[in-house]
Amino acid sequence: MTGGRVVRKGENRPAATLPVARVYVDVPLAHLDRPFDYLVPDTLDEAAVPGCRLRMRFAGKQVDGFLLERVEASGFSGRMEYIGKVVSSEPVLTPDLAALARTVADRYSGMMIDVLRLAIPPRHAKVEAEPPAEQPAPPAPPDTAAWGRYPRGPAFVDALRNGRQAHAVWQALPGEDWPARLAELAATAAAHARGAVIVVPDYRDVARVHAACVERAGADNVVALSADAGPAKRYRAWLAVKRGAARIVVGTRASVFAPVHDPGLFVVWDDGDDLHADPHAPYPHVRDVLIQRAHTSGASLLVAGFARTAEAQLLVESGWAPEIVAARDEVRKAAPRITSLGETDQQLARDPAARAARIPSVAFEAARDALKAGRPVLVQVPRGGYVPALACQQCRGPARCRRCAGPLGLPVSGTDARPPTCRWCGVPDTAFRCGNCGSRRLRAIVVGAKRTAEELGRAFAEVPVLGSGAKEVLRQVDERAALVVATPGAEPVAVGGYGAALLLDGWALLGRADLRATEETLRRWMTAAALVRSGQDGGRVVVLAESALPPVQALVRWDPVWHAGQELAARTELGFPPAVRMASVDGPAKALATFLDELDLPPSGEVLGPVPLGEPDRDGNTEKERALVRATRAQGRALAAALATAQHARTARKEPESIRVRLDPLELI
DNA sequence: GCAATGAGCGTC
DNA sequence: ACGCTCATTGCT
Repeated sequence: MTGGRVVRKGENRPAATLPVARVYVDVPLAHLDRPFDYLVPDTLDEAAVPGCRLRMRFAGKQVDGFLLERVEASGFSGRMEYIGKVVSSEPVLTPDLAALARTVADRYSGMMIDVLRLAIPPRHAKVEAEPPAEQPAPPAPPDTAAWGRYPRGPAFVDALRNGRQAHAVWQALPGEDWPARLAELAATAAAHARGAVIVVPDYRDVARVHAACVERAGADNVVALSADAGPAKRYRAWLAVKRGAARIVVGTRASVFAPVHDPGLFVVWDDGDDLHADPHAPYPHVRDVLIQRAHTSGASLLVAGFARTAEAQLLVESGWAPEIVAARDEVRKAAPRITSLGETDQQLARDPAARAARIPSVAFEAARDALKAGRPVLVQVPRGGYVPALACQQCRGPARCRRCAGPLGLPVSGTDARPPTCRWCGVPDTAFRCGNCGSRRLRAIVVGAKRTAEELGRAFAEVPVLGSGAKEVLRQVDERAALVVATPGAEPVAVGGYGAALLLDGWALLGRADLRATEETLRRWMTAAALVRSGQDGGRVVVLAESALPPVQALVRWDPVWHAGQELAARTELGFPPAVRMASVDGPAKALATFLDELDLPPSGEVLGPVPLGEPDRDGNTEKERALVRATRAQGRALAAALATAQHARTARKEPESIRVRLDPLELI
């Protein structure tokens, strides 16, 4: 009739140039974690820019996705689908971000689309339409003289100034104004037109560091990224960074992915805080992501805190990062006077009020003197909800399994007559013998310090008692006599510093059935003790824990480096992270067994367990189990790949149950 | 023996 | 939430 090819209404024609779009689709199936090719209709040729958000048909369904790149031809031999629509031409998936997300997904045996969900905030159309802010002028270089207190500090600052890449692990001096120090580094990078990302554990820290950065680099150059801001605010801040309008980003864990232009510096503060581990799949850790970004971008990296993690210690010992630490006499000048009190050497105070509070006299006197001087006193009490574990009756060290050195605990259900059992490999230990002191007796860990804090308040009835914890977190307290009772991580900063701190949660912290219990204990103690005035200025800290224990010694001497060295050596000997790469694998018993059976591990690979996962679910099922899988660090990639392959096989077979894989999980109970 | 209908499945 | 395959049903 009309002859030739008829273009019917609504029929698509491919774009004239680069008609193929490589697309990541948002589908939660492991075996589909790769790009798919679509045709770009000529009508969307302009709009379909690399990095934009899309919608299209996939297996009949409408799905969201990201356009990775436009190419000339596809290797796909089947019939390609056309892209449905371009949600927005804002190129949110930058090439750097795409590469990073792929790397992080592979590192954690997870899916790229899951990483993108963490990295790219939900779109807010109104915000996107707002006119972009102008790029501000770089700030003037800030005064960095305070870094002179640390022998290698000025060298790190110099590297930032000259655009050279530097890695470092920094242990801040007690009492250090660390937000100011980090802001100086960020402003130095920004002064040379480089970007900086500072990642801190929580929003209180974001506020402090943000203020310090604004002071040095001007409000235009700094952006705070915090998950608890509303969606509009969050997307506005993120877009400002992506469009190059702000050079310095301060934020919580999601800001590790912040798309800063020309990054010159990445910082993680207090890398031992478990808030740096994202609880969403694939469970990436801030420190690891920043190491990766520093590596690929050539930016400098600073891993910092008052305490030092075993992971940071490994960076130092492997030569990847030099350490920035003050000389011993500088530490002695800055640190408060710290006393430890074990159960054996606790003398109850003579004062009747103190005796009623069951407070040792040393602690009571330290608090009384500080209050008398008109200074606040910090009382650190345990948070609830610790898992009870077993310790050696004699040396109080955690009771460990003879086979795999996992923590021993009492089985949750059943009769009391059952022997202690390893929480990792499930082997019961009928004849416990402490590997440290040889004792055969065990004790259960008990928690009772919260009451002590309450009673302490009664002993000092004339001063106000301020609480800071899960319910309400205080940011700051004034320079006046007060008892500040706080749980770890919620300690307010005191103007001028606390006069004293009482650390009452030794047993609760050290007794946790967790690989990181001692490291975490020291970290929390140091974080609290760093808020106290120096010993020269009358500052005192009393910790209720046995002085022979390594973390107690490390606190008293203020030696986080020594403790991290001990910790890394112990983990190396036992075959735990970070000395090895480890993964936890959870799921219903049967599915888990099949998964482990199919797992094609690298040569060094080894499976521990599986063991029952303790708590029954709502329906009373206790079928879930957990296994630990480990391999040498050198075969870490192969381990992650093997786990991913096993997941692909499961999702491809449409197995109804899900298996959760976490690499280097923080908790290894 | 063969069309009409429905269930299951891959996924560009 | 599509369009393909394959099994089942129903009719001649």
